[in-house]
Amino acid sequence: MLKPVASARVVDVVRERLRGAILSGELAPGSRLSVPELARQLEVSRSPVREAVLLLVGEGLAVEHSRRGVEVVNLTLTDLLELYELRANLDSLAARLAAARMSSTDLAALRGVLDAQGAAAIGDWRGFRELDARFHQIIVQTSGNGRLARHAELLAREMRLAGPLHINESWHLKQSHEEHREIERALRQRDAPAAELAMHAHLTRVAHTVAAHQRR
Amino acid sequence: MLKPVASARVVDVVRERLRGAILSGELAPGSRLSVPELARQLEVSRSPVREAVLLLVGEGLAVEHSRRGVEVVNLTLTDLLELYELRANLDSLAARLAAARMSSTDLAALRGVLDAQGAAAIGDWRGFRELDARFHQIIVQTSGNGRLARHAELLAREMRLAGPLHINESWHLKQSHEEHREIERALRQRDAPAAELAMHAHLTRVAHTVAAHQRR
DNA sequence: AGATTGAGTGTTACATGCAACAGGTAAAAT
DNA sequence: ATTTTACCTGTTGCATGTAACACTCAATCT
Repeated sequence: MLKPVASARVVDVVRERLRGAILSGELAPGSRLSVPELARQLEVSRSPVREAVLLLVGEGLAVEHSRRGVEVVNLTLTDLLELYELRANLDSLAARLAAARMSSTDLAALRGVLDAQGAAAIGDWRGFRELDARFHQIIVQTSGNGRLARHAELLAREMRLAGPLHINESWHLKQSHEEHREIERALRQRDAPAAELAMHAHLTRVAHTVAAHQRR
Repeated sequence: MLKPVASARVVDVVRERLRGAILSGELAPGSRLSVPELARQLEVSRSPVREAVLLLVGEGLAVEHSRRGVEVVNLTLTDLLELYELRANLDSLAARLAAARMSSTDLAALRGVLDAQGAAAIGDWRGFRELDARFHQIIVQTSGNGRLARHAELLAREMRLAGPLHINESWHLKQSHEEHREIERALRQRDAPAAELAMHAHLTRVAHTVAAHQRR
């Protein structure tokens, strides 16, 4: 059996590329996304670039100023707290649902992520965040509610735009890691209310910490 | 002082027009959205139509089959229940937040909608649903969390695609109306937990009723 | 009959052309 | 000196051209 080849569409490649550039900071918040300019750099025509840029707007990674172009969103602290408030609810719902549906494979995957996170936790906050994203992703994917997963992941990606507002000090990462462990424990024991509560508490605590940290 | 004129872009007009056509059933679930065909009918070029169609996909009103076009989504009962599950959480969060932030103007607006709903509730389920949407909209708008409002409204619109799955019998509308009254009461008394609970119970009850009604 | 081929139709996906527009800058006018 | 005007540059928004592709259905083959 051969796999279908189905060459990727240019628009998909461009979208992926731009997303990566935005999330990695290569395209900083506030940068203008000029379609002709990007088309030149990526060496494709303007059509797929235009589409990709509009899709990014739909994902919340960029904002459109009618007739005056699109730019990478620049999140304020208020925006970030809004996002945490939403995610606290969506992710805790996901945790509750996931508690009843997690297969042993899912649980093993979660465990793997947490172990890797425990090992990386020393000073590599970049890797730590990557694993953090994976942890939350596994849970929302397992919730069984596809729309919940989609919206939660959109929010998670959007949050990554607030780079400088996050806290990378090790005491905070350590704390997050321990809360992740607690969530995993509740999931493993199929204790839906506990998982929901732990997830909600986790994200709320992070939000408060971020807010307090910024008010310095 | 003159207001700015800022003529609407074609893409916006087309998007609005297509959204209306989809939500009203003029473009039935499952219909193919052929860009050249729509462009002919709307008498504009294909570019703005293509963009508008893609935006509708982003809104969840249509699905894209790579290289094989876009069609209006056809929601299954499972989809609808997924949507209710999500909205139960988002809207109840909104209700909790709104309880603390509602101005007397907001409360009056809510009251107006409910009174109109009480009067229309006899047999006009179309008008009833319109007012139902307005009721929920006011609450999510008042929550103060813009993203919450955006996502909740996307979900609410998506739900309207499940036309035939809904229940239009008067006992059900009456029940919903009473639950709305209860939510409004909690909001008026600024009782956040009660508002949250009432909203959650309301949407969960509707979901259960719909599920039971379909299983006949 | 049932599978295969191939023409024909319509579409998507990408490329490109271009008018209208926004923003900047420098010269001209007050 | 400050406002006005004119010009220039680059972009957006819409229009259109077209190759590759997907689908249908009738003709052909096994």
